[in-house]
Amino acid sequence: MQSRTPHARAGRPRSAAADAAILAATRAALVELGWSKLTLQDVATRAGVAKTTLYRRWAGKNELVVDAVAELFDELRLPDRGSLAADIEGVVLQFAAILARPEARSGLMAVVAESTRDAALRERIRTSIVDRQKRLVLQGRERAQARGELPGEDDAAAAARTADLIFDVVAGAVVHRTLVSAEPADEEWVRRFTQLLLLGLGDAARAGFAGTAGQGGPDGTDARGRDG
Amino acid sequence: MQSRTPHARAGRPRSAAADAAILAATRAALVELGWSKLTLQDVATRAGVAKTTLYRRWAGKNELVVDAVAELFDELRLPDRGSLAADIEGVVLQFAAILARPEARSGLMAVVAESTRDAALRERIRTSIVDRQKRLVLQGRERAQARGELPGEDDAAAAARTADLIFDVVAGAVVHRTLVSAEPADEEWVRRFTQLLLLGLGDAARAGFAGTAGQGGPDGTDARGRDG
Amino acid sequence: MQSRTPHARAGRPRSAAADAAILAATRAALVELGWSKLTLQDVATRAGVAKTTLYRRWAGKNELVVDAVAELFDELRLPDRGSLAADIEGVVLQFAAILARPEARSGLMAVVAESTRDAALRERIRTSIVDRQKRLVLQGRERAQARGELPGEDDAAAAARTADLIFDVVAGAVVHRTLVSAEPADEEWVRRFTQLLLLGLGDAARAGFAGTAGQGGPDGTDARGRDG
Amino acid sequence: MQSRTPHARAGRPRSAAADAAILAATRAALVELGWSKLTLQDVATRAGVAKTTLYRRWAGKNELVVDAVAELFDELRLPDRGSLAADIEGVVLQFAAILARPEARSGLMAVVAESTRDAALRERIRTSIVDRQKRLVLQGRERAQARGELPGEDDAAAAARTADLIFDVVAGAVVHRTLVSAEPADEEWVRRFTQLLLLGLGDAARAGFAGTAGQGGPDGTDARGRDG
DNA sequence: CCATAAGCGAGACGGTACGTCTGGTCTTTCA
DNA sequence: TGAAAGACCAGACGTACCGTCTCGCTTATGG
Repeated sequence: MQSRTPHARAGRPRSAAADAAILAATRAALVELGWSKLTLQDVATRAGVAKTTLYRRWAGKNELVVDAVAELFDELRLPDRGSLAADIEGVVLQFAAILARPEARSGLMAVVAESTRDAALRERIRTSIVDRQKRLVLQGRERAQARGELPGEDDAAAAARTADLIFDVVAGAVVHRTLVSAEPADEEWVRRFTQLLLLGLGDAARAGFAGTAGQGGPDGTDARGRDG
Repeated sequence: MQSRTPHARAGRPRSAAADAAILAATRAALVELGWSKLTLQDVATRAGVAKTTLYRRWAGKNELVVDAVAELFDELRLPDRGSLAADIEGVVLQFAAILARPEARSGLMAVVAESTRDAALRERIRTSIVDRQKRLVLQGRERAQARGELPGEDDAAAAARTADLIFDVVAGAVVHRTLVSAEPADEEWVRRFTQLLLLGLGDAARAGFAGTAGQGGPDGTDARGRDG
Repeated sequence: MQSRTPHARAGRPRSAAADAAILAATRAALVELGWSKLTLQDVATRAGVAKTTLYRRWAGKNELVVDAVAELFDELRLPDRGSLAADIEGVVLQFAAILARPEARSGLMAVVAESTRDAALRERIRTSIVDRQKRLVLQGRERAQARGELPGEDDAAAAARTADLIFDVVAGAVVHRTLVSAEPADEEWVRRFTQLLLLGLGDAARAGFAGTAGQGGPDGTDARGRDG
Repeated sequence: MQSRTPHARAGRPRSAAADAAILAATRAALVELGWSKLTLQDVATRAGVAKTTLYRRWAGKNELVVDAVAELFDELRLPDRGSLAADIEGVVLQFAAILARPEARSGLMAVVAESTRDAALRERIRTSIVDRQKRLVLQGRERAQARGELPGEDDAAAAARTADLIFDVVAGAVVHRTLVSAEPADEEWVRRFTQLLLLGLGDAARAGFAGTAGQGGPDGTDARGRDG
């Protein structure tokens, strides 16, 4: 957009370093103070920047924190552990680890809370966080289809809807477990959740939600085919 | 609570009507202003009460809102629609309807956000909201077991863990869908979600997540028994 | 006005001590910082008061400083030194001494400057400062008339106009000397100014503006002894 | 000053037009906004100039306004109306007319206020405004002496002191009347002031401060007819 | 005739005060 | 003696201006 003109706009250009420093300072302040006690003056001071600079780039606390938190989730990677079940467990554990960090806990929920009254913020969350991380679901499905664990998709629209659904179920379950129920999403819980997700309520119930058994357990969709 | 003692304490008794008026005023203010712009002064004014009275009964904004929001979820009922799938769909739609109301949206997420830095608030949320609504899961399971849709439970501890897991998955999915992804949890989505929950990823995928097809579709765990 | 109702208004009454503390703090801050660097937060801190309290009572910096400065001039007294000339010299020296204090210098001129764009402030200055100090002129004239140094007045309106004129001439001369010309209004200057005021340009010139001569000099209008 | 060297310094020379535009813009901004709301950015914009250019030539708001205001007083002229009294009345009316202009009102008092804490500014005011206008007093005295209205001066130092005194009395009275007392220095006031200045308090009182009487009145020192 | 040097418009920068608002507490008077 | 009213201290909010700085460009003189 700004590079269309052959020569840069007049005036002193914005400091590129400042942006990174501010986002890092925001996360640091979130860790120490939490959302409600976080002040923009404090963020500015930590970043070695004037409050004005901060307001020049973000409209307020909400927008700033969305960007700061969004970066946290960019480190999520879908590991290739050989089976869909193991892949899911891997990425869910990563997600749980991020949500165990205070800056993610306070920040994410706070901006979601604010977004209930602010469509622009809602859009920003969707763009910066939700849509960006849906790649994990798509990637996981492709890999599972390549392995033959999941059937191919004919209807692209339906496939997209399904990816959305799975994303909400997975992300929602982990968030609710860790933040609302306020219990840890530890390995055992992740294993049982994955089994439920893959097998469904009835089969998972019959399989005993074999979470405590550390013996390797179900290895994916095939785990169910026990009586085939 | 304060009226349990047989003889009232000396002095003017607290107005019983005030509590209800305050909680109602809190919800009304949440609707209009959202969490961050809600002030206790405003709530007090709406309730026709002095700010002092408010602080005499609640420690602060957070506690007040937890109580105001908790009441909203008490109206949830598990309908008896003849099958586990239909029961789930019914209660999930009710839950989605509550989350569509602005006072629930703003209030719930806000107190959850605050609770990330406040153990007492976390406990209050768990007591007033989470544990109180888990009854729905237990009730649903009992009913499904009575119908023969789900097997009986031997291990009480494991059964409790499973109930918790299901609660997090259901509540988490709906919350994430409506508040984070910011998409409506409409009938079609609820149908597809229920199918995923009951059948699991693999089978649901094979069944085509028949959400748009209004043909009644799978009716619970037996829907899967395709090759029995 | 507020005492017309038999019982005071509900709520906590304003602290009487705060007003005095704030005005004193304002003068102290004017001494140290001058008008332009004076901040209301600083005044509040010095007075041991919150900024809110300050804004509850004054609309802004200007109004506050008018009141703080006005008090300074209330200490002016017309000494009885036996002759009109000596009385004038006495009060002018007092006025010069006040204008030598930094809080008076900065404060007075600053609010006058602001008042050029603000009719309300102009009125406040007139009420709090100008009209309040005109008493000195009236008192001096009465005394001089009693002594026979000045003729009695028939026309009350004309007498008032004359008092205004004399006030502007005296106050204006001292202010201009000390603040605009930035020279001290010392005893010698005051003596020469008084002579000019009493004798007028022509006679004073002939009398040689006997300022340096410390011999007691003219003792009033008769000093000119024009018809001796 | 910089043109003393035969060849100008290297580099692009400063725009001569800019200075005039800036001073004019400053006066315009003073008229519209007054001192306290006047911003250098605004002046720069009005003058079609960058803020940098402005700071390259003046140290700050104060210095700029002194220069802008000083120019206003340069238009003062001592008219030759035939008598000292009439000459004084003429120049005082001109001075009052200038002080009736908002840029002069706000600007002059504001820089005087600032100068109370800033010796350099005080010096600048003295040089640019006070000393420059004292010419009027000297000129008036010369003319009066030529006419025989005032005696000649033997002592040059005393004469200078007297000129200073008269300047402070005249300028101070007009400034105080218009800005502090906030009353117009109209023709009637100017006539009465001139009479006071020439005759002194006692004689002027006896002469009745014949301001309202439009009969031509006193025409100078002779008006008193002291030797009749 | 092009290099050097200063001036120029634009606008971001670190600071800082503004005046407002809210949170909680404390002190009155009324019922 | 509790409740309503409202003043109190504390401190964050978002805005505005200050005076400085960095840009890329322009306009002079001077080698």
